[in-house]
Amino acid sequence: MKRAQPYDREKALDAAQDLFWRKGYHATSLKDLEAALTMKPGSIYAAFKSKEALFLAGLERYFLTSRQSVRDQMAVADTVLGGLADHLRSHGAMAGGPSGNRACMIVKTLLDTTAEDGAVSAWAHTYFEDMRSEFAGFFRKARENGELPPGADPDRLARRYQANITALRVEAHLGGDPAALTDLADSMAREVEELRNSGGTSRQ
Amino acid sequence: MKRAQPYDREKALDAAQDLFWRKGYHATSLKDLEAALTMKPGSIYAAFKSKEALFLAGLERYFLTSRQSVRDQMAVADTVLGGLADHLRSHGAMAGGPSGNRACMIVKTLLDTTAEDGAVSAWAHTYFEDMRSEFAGFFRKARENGELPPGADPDRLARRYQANITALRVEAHLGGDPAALTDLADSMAREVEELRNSGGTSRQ
DNA sequence: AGATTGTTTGAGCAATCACTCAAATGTGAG
DNA sequence: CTCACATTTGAGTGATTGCTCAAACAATCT
Repeated sequence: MKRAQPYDREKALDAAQDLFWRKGYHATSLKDLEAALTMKPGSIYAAFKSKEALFLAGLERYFLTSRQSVRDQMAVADTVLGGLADHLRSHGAMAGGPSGNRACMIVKTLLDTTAEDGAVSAWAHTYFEDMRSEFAGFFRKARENGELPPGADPDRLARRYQANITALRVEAHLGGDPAALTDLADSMAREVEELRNSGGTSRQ
Repeated sequence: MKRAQPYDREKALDAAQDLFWRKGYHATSLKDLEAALTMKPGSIYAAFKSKEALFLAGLERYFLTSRQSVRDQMAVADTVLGGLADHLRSHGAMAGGPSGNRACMIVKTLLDTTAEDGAVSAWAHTYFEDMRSEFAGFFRKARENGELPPGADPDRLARRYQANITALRVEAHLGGDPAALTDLADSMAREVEELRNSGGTSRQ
């Protein structure tokens, strides 16, 4: 039988994800991690093979959590477009919260990384595109629902939608006036809602 | 009389800016800089006090160039909103160019940095907000011109405009299909142009 | 040419980096 | 309790970090 592990793997991963999210991959040192996980280097390497592997585990966690959060929110939405609009608004409302003033970890990683960084860069790309597919799926559903005109392009709308979220989170990172962020999110949300009203002649 | 300097300060700054822009502050080492500037550590420190100071010089250069580029483009524009729209389109058209697949250096720095990074973070904030003021000035001019309704809020429009540029440059960083980027830029540009048509009853 | 002045050099500094491993520790089985 | 074994420990690895400085060098003076 396996012996109980004296350290809490989930807690450690949580702490690692949070630290990496805050400081970024390159700026986070093993000393920082030792402090955050309250583990000695040997334990860290026994539990998670390397700094890179630990980062990737944290990034995957972040991605899965983010995607689940959208899915949950969409599951309770009255309409697809309404759900997507509300998702934007909830990003705007995060200001002030515990991780409300942080840009998306995936985007942070993308910008902090070149092809030379190998797996880290590659996975960030993958997750970013997976999120885009997720959004595209919702827009496709909206088109099938009749919420969008038949000529609407889900991929294009998803790209635009994701761009808005990215920009919103960057703005949140700056930590300015929460009201301005809410306002920005709302203007993006209204844009999504108004896609419904653009008749079949729309360019979208 | 001052003796001619055996190294070209402008060229060195150019190389430093380019390298920092590409790899980011934390991921760039002095060894990288030595190679890029073809200068030995001693010379680098004699010419530019420190890695941080060199980075700040590069960032300032980037900011001044960017701002000048907007001003130049606006100076030859027929209308203010048209100029702003074209500026977005020219960002979209950069894909494939020498620095076409790079996010904005200021945004990269913002996301790569926390308050612990001191001056680097602070200056990135300053430049980012200076650019926003620049945009706000143009929107204000458009309002005075009658291109925008009297009730339009230049600061809000500027924030939205800057958010779009940020997102556009992040998308460019991913290096996907250039046509998709052009398309995204165009949809943002049309949004700006259509501000002109929204009558005095608009919420904007 | 020789003296003077300021620049470039690059070996090398202490500190830190990501990481390792033999020894100490704690747990469950017999 | 004793043994067997998995896990944790933390001092220590070589490499790299940002950075320094005495010495070599080059350009302009008298």
